[in-house]
Amino acid sequence: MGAVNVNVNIDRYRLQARRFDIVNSSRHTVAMAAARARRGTRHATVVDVARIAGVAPNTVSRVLNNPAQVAEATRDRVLDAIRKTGYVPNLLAGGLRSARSRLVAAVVPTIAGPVFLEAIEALTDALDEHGYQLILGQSGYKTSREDALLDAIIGRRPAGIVLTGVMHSAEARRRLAASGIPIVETWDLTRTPIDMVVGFSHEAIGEAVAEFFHRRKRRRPGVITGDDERAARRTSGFVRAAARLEMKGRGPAGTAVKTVPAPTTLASGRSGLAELLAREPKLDAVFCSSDLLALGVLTEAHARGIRVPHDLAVVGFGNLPFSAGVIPSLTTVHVDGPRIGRIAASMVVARSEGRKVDEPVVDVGFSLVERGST
Amino acid sequence: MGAVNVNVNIDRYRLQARRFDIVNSSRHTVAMAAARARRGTRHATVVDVARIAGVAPNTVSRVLNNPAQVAEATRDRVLDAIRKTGYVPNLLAGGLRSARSRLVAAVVPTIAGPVFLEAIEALTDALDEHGYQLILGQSGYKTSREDALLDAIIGRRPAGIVLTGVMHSAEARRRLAASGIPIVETWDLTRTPIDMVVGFSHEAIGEAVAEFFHRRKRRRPGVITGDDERAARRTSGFVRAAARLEMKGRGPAGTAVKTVPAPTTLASGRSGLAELLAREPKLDAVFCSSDLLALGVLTEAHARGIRVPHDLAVVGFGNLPFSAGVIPSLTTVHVDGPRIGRIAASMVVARSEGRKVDEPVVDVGFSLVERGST
DNA sequence: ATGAAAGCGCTAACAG
DNA sequence: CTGTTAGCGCTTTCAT
Repeated sequence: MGAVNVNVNIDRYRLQARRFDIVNSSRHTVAMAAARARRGTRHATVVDVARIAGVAPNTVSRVLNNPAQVAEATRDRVLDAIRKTGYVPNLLAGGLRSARSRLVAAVVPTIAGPVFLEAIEALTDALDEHGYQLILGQSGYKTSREDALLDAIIGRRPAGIVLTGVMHSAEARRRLAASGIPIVETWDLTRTPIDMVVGFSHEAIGEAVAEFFHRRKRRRPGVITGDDERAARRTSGFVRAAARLEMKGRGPAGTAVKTVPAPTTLASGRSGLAELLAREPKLDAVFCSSDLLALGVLTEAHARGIRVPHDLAVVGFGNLPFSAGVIPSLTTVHVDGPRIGRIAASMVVARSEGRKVDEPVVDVGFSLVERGST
Repeated sequence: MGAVNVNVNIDRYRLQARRFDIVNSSRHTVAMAAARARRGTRHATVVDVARIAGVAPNTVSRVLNNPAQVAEATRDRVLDAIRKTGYVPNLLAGGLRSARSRLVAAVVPTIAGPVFLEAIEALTDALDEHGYQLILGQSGYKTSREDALLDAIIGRRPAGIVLTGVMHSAEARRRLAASGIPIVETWDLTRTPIDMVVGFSHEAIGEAVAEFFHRRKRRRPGVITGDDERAARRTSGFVRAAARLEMKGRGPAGTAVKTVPAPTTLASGRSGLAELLAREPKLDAVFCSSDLLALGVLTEAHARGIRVPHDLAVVGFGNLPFSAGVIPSLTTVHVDGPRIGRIAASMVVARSEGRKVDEPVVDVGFSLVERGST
């Protein structure tokens, strides 16, 4: 192996190459080969490509990262060499040297909830278009892991971090802010953003649904809500508006609210309606914190012979794939998840490339999709 | 700068704690500070920690990666210094040097389909427990991007790649095999694995459902299937078994099959049933390639006054959150996604740590969950 | 337009 | 148990 390299090197890379091999032809080469064998791979490096193309290693780098500044003939030779060697740049090395990892971390409570999916999907795609990859972290609703997760993320020196409704601990927020890494908080409009925000107002959604019910002459509303912070804020927006409008489920005391554990299920929607009806037999409207809960309400209503929407109006949240198709079709609050993902991506990429983000707080709003259930 | 470096190198670490500040008070520090300022952050490094703890940099590394081999007193001093500095190891650098990135890439067609979610979630969690992170790639059903995606992934030198039903092109498969990176193919049991496999037989599922219908005295079955390879294999397993059992939807020609575009929706389930009924009015059983399609069938049947299960038996695939709760509850094929994720994680981690994987092909099987719709 | 040199931050290998 | 040395593979900087 040493000999072969010497030949190639002498031609191409002049003295340096020769020196290199002389120095390395003994123990060093052996060690390298051993190391490669040990880890089972033998990736071509920028040096291999450079040698074959007869250029300096950094010229290879230029061809890849700044093709315009390389003469066409040289470029072609390098690209050819890349093809011949099957060279795939080691992004760890590049990221280390350039301090630009082209990695973006997304943190979600859990990926298994259908809500964030479209946003994550769009985020991944949009990042991909800019040559960035997504690393996924699950905070798993447990604060204990947040700190370890944060280390794992910051350790990768990502170009940005996209948060979806997590990072509760003040300590975590402090560390994020201190890290200097661009942060995008999503799915919410906090008054105290760490950095950038793209989301919508959960309170406003609750209010909008209450007003909607009110316009529809519903006067005894209830809420079935998953036990999470954002859902709670939609609920409180709803309850406040309902009080203002003098709607009264469960008498003057206010809206009947049933909280069920997250993640929400169809089953808890069914039992939730049962409980609400026990407390307020004249219930005529229900706002659910997820479409799955709403489907449960629809199901339970059907089982009890309660007519929707005649006896009971139902509104969900999320506009899931099944929501338009069920009978009756489900009125629900729609949020443009993909748009959130795309905006978050563009924010991070802009920052990462040194551009300024002119709108660091974006409200994407929401829409109430009226269907058969109201 | 040359001079400064010489000094630093000569001293290196013996006198370093004492001398460091003197040496660096000149241009070196300025340059570093400038570099840090340029990239907007100022992460502490192993050298900073070492200086404060009065040890060599690699001792810091040992404390983090191999605490047992460091004396307790030293360890405590180092941990203290880490706390003081807020040091978070740069995993790009560590990964580069050790050739162990602790990164695993997962490739899915799209994350937005609910099917793979639980597996990805479990995979992420299981990897996390071993100090690995997940990077997510979406092949987006388009082969064109596969190659670019592959470069992006291989470039990160991941400890493993987990594939879920993708990588069609022979070229991509060849490159993966050549990369020497541990590969786990999931959700399927291919006869020509690239490396490791954890999945189940789609043909066997089709057969099992056909046999199930047959035992239930259904004789005119139909299939509504999404337009993807795996679903097609479930369908062909079903059709073959149905033929063997002499069931005949649409007369002797065989099972009535309606293919709908992926991703499947409730709406295409509804229209699918309509079309199947037009072709085979005596249809008495339908196997759907997803629970969403099955929900559409249930919905359409309800709209037409077709009684399920009396007139029509319905079986789905996926056992989604709503499937147990709808009326009638949905009989469906259940696959243990989290288990697939966990096994894939353990395979990759084992390989990455040089251990042998004793069972490189795992069939996790499936179960037919019988509910009200049959 | 291209090359030479240096070094990102870490850890492997060896020495003691 | 701890320190010294070297270098992972790339890109930046400076020189030409």
